[in-house]
Amino acid sequence: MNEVRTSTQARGDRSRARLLDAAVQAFSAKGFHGTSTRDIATAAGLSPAAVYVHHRSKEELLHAIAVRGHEVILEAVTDATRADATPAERVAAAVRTYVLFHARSHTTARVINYELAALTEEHFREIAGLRRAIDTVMREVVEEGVRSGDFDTPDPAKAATALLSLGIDLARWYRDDGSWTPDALADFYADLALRAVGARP
Amino acid sequence: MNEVRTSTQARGDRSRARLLDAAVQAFSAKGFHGTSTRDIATAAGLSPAAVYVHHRSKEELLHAIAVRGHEVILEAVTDATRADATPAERVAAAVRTYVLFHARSHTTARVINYELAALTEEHFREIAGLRRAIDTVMREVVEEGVRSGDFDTPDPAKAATALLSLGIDLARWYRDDGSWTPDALADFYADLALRAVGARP
DNA sequence: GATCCCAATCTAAGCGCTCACTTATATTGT
DNA sequence: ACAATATAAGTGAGCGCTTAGATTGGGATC
Repeated sequence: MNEVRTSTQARGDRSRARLLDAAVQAFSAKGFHGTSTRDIATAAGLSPAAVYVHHRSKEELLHAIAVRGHEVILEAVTDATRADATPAERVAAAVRTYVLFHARSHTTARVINYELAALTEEHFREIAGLRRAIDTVMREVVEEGVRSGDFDTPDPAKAATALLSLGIDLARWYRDDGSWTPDALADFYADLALRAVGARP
Repeated sequence: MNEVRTSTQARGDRSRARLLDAAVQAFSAKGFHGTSTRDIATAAGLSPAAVYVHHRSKEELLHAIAVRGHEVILEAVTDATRADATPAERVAAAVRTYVLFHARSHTTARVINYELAALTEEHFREIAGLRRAIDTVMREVVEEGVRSGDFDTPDPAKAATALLSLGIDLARWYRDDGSWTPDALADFYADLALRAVGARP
């Protein structure tokens, strides 16, 4: 109905986004329960009550962050494996994409991997579904390589889990001021992934 | 001076241990900031005030858990690599040991890997030292294999980090009711580690 | 063997404070 | 005028931790 965006509404949009950004930073640094809604509001340059103008609750902020993050990852990994390429190239692309996200967006990645226990049961189930979808993409591309004879691993599902683990744990230890760039890590882990699945040389 | 242990004191020791156990369970399930001292006391079958008879603060409980956990890991991994064996055998033993701990003691492992931000700065530095020591053990055994020509990897330090990442992330996803036993995972990851470092077949 | 003592264990009650969230009102741009 | 944005000022609940005192279970003394 109302398709007009006034500048007042645009200001509201910016506040909403700033609150989400501030929540990501705070949840990542101090955890969901270690972060107060006042922390978030102050970091966004607003009063404590402003949080509730734009978001229903603190938990809904976490939910919004988690949904967005997992959707971005799922889409990126799906794109990376859709290409018409060899199993080795597809696994390398998937791992590279996954690692790049977790290194470049390590702040967001920490939140969406380590704060999920604070979600409501319903929201947790929703996120668990997205995570299963990501897992499935990785597992299927490894399984296809095993079927085609390009890979050799005793357990494709365990191997896929291991590849995802490498990316996720990056979010825990990666620091922007470290000596390894996201690209260097993506290359290294893509190579390591091919070794892990026993790709033919 | 007083070397006599009365049964009264033994009861105190048991309460102290039960409080530590309860804290591990609660911190693992709900996080440090999501856990109240009342949660811990109730789970240990004591009144809220009993926590402070045996421990100085909630943070000191976390510190005690973290010190103990990291010391156990450091000792186990050091033992595993001290054996008079080939680089391949030593890396396999180190990874097997590390993975076994994180699978069998996944509750403790979650706390000591994911709740460290709640430590005081001084306590955090202490734990960081223990973690560096564990990292060094793993890195040196990989480096030795590369020097001797048994391994082939473009970056031994990154490879060692990856091996530790696999173990740590286990603590995040491992469930006792899952289909993979700690031993099966240890075997699988030991084999994967040898592939990752490019061990000669 | 009953009595008292004492140190250790444990709790009832509550302190000051911060939490997530609400309400009633002011401000703003069109 | 009006709808959206933002805030000042709270609300009750729960937090970590303290205090003052009750309970407990051996030695030491007679």
